[in-house]
Amino acid sequence: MVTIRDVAKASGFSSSTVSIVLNDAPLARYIPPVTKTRIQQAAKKLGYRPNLFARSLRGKRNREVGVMVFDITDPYCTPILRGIQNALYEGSYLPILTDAQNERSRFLRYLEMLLDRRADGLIILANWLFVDINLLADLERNGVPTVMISRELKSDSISSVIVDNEAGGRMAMEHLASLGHKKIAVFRGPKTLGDSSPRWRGMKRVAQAAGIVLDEKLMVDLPDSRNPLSGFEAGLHFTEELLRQRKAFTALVAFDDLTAFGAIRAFEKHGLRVPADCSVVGFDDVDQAALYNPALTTIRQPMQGMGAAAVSVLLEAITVAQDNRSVTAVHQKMMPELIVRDSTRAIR
Amino acid sequence: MVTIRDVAKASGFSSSTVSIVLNDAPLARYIPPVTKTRIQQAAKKLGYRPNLFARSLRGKRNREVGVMVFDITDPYCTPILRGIQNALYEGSYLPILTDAQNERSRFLRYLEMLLDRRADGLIILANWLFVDINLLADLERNGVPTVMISRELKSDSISSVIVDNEAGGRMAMEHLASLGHKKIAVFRGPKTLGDSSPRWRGMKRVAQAAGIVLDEKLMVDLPDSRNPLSGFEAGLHFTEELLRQRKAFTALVAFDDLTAFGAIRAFEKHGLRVPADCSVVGFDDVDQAALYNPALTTIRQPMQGMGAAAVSVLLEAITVAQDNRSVTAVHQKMMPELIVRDSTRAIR
DNA sequence: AATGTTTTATTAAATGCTTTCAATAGAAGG
DNA sequence: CCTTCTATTGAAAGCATTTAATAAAACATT
Repeated sequence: MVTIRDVAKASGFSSSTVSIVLNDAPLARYIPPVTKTRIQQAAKKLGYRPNLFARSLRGKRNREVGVMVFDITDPYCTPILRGIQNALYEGSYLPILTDAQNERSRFLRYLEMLLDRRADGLIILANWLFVDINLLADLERNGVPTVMISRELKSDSISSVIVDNEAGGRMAMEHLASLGHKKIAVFRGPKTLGDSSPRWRGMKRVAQAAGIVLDEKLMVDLPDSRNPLSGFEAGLHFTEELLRQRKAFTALVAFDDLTAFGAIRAFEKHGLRVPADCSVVGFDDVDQAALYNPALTTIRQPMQGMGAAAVSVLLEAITVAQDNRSVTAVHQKMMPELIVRDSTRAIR
Repeated sequence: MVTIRDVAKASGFSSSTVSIVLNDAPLARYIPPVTKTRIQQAAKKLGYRPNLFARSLRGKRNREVGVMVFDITDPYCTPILRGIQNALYEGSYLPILTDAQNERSRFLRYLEMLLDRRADGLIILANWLFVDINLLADLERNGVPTVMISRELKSDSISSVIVDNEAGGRMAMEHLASLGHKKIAVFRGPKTLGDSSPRWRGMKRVAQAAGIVLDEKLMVDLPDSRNPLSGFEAGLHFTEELLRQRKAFTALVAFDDLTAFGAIRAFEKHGLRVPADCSVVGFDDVDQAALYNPALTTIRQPMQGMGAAAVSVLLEAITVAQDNRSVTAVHQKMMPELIVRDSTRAIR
């Protein structure tokens, strides 16, 4: 391994000078161009690459951020990861990915590992459950700049990036209303999930304004579950329940895309067609929504954008923290978008 | 930050002793239990966590491995990542995830970054294109233990973990044969992809043995593409082509699940039903295959298993390399599995 | 021309923290 | 009295960055 000393020797200057030149430190202003080029050439010729351990040891930062996912299997994660990745790349940061697999103990273990490694910052993709007070306190205590995606926070030390769930709820309901649907079933998310109630609120408002009466018998609260794919099971199960009840409805708003897929499966199973017999709206617009059969009408979360936003908030916080200025959390809410595909249709 | 010196001071021993005790180094054998407990207690009380930069600087290794994905958007990646993650966790390693987004330049840049960071090893998920000779040479040169997933390799410095594609091809064809299908269309993968030809070989063999004549007019070679989701587009497009030709067939083997989804969409579009009018078999068993409408019959790659296998090969190579023994590459081939769901049915 | 001040150019040494080797000293054993 | 263990430690090594210091050159002042 070629060290800075080797470059120093080869160029005929001291390692201090080499460091100053190669990092373009403030003192570099006093160093004449001849010296600079000579040093740069020597470094290049030897193929010098600074030892990042040594550098980090001295300078503190790391240029690594921890990305903590609760369940990488959730298709919702992928585009967000892409967004994070991409934005970090621009800033020459590298992500350390940890997948808690919905186990609290794993999450905590990983948190410890990341803190040990002095990650410069943390991005937490809280798409699923168990982000509670204790855990938040743990996070606040450690003093590392942190951004949480997909969970609304009021904390003034941890930033957050979320989608405007209420707007999403409105969009879904508006779309169905505009297609003339009156008898609409709704799968509300689990109560423990922060997303659930604002989405529902948005829907209720629009329904009311449009004079649609939401029959309580057609409203379903999905149960908690740790497994993201279980959204599918839930959608399947509760749709069948609804069909068994023989309560008529012409449209269904599912809590998310997976639930919508499950619902569609249930209809098919009972010989009903989507959208001919019932329209279905999802939420998220995971990659598979466009490929599903039928292609799913859904409310798109700007997932890549959310990932990128989280990174930009985080990098800002990191630089602020580096300067020892106090960090103030930022809470960002992003607009969803209605994506109309083939799973909804006007009532005939 | 509390350093080893603080612990030394607090416990009344030198930092050497502290280090020896806390790491349970060979010399710890001479240290009496009293001392040990005293040091451990001091460390615990102060909340001492060793500075990993300093440690890595001294000891070389890092306990980080680079995981290089060509396109994280590919649903094929997710379960493999899960497997990798999980296995690394057991070994207390952390993965640095890089997503090349199918751009060669990004891949190379990331490779550089990972080498700079002295990652202990590299896992490359070569699910898509452009792993060519030059790139392999680049990888061999750097001297870091490396495992490649999903690309057959003969190299004796880079290990590989792949699925037995030929067996997979056989399974797909056997399944259709057993259901009585005779007129079978096949979407072969792009020629540049290593997976394509063994799968095709497997199918051909079985077809021949079963006395099925594979009509060349029903064989399609998918074009190259950098975008994994484009498998869907390709499946859609070429199925429509086939339908337009009006050449009868009762079953279709798609190159992978996405292609199968596209094919199913095409059938639906033309008013044909799967499996009633045509059976469809996929390959991979991505998470969505079970959720698709209809649920997809497919050849499962043991993706989590492959990820785990790659890690175990890698960790072995890392320890060998650490001991300065020469590393010999391992090439592992794993068995796929036929998963029968609702997209295939016996010919009536 | 002599003196003082700034600017330019470079470096020695300190710092960050841990691990390991060689060394020391006392105790036990032969 | 000589070895061998046991118990502990000082110092070195690993590598880059930064501060304070030095020295020379340039400039200004009287």
